[in-house]
Amino acid sequence: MMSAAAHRRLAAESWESLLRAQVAVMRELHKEPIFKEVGSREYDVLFNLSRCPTGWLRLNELNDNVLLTQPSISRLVDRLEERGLVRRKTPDDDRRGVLIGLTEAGAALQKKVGRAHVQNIMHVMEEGLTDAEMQVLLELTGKLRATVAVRAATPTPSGK
Amino acid sequence: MMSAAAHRRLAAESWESLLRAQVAVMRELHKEPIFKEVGSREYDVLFNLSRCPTGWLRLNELNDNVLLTQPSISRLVDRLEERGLVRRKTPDDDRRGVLIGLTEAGAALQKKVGRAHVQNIMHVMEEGLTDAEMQVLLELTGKLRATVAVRAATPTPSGK
DNA sequence: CCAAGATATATGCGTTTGCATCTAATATAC
DNA sequence: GTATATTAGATGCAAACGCATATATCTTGG
Repeated sequence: MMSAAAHRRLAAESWESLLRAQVAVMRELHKEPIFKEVGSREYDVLFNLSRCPTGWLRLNELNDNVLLTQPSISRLVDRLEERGLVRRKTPDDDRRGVLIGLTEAGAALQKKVGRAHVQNIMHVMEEGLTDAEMQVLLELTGKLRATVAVRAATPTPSGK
Repeated sequence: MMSAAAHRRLAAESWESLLRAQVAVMRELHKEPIFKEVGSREYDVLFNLSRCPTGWLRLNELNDNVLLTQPSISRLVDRLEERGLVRRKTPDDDRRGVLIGLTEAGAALQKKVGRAHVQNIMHVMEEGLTDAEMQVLLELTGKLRATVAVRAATPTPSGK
């Protein structure tokens, strides 16, 4: 059993380590010349669209995965639309909403950037961690994300 | 032994999971009303300054930990300076550089925000992970960060 | 069925960010 | 020791961002 203070410290330190690792890797990945064509957030939107079964995502679904406010995503999508990389369409069942989907050009660009990017991710990750470690990291971050998602969805999941 | 394709996929997925977990937790933490007083990046600078032995950090050292460009940090520091939270001073040994340090008001604000923030971090983290899991996460992200730092510092550490 | 509230996205506007570039100071080459 | 290259920050300016709020649609209670 751990003291309350030690528990608190562990939580804070593990979060900070996660944050700094993300910053370090992100900065390294962002050096790729491929990101001159699309900003990393813009790529992230293209990526999310490429990885969804129907090919269409609601604006608010995009918003869950990208660390931007709703208005910023709306305008990011505007810019992608102007460049002919994505399209908007209104869903039949809820005409308040918008569905965003890749155009052919958008899908092609995503694939092109994605290939280079994945290659780079692999170099960075494999330099730091073994396959087994990556597997553990994947599980732990997945678990963390899942519980946070639940927390965010409910008013007061546990006490507070 | 893992196939090359599976290895690549594992690397990409573990990185993505890390990224999304960071986004999810960050968004949750950012809801705290305490961040009305200082933006989370501004707090991050105050935090980094509070956690360094000498009390002074170079601008480029801050830049290593915060995901902003050098000009942006320079201006972020401008704003903090105008608010009386940090001070600039020129180091004797290298008069190109700048040292940034907390003022008393800055240190006080950091402590105040920090307390609430750590409390919140603890709630979020402990809901998702056990102490043992946090420990593992801390180690893996630390290892990852360390190797990326080396990679960033050297021209071509391994092949590429 | 209608009014009141909630939800999904868009838009006005001031602030912050990044890119390119500038200045000042140090390190290197000759 | 002087010229050249390099490094550390600062600054002009256009693009991107967040906050507050507007608009349109859906949902709910009566």
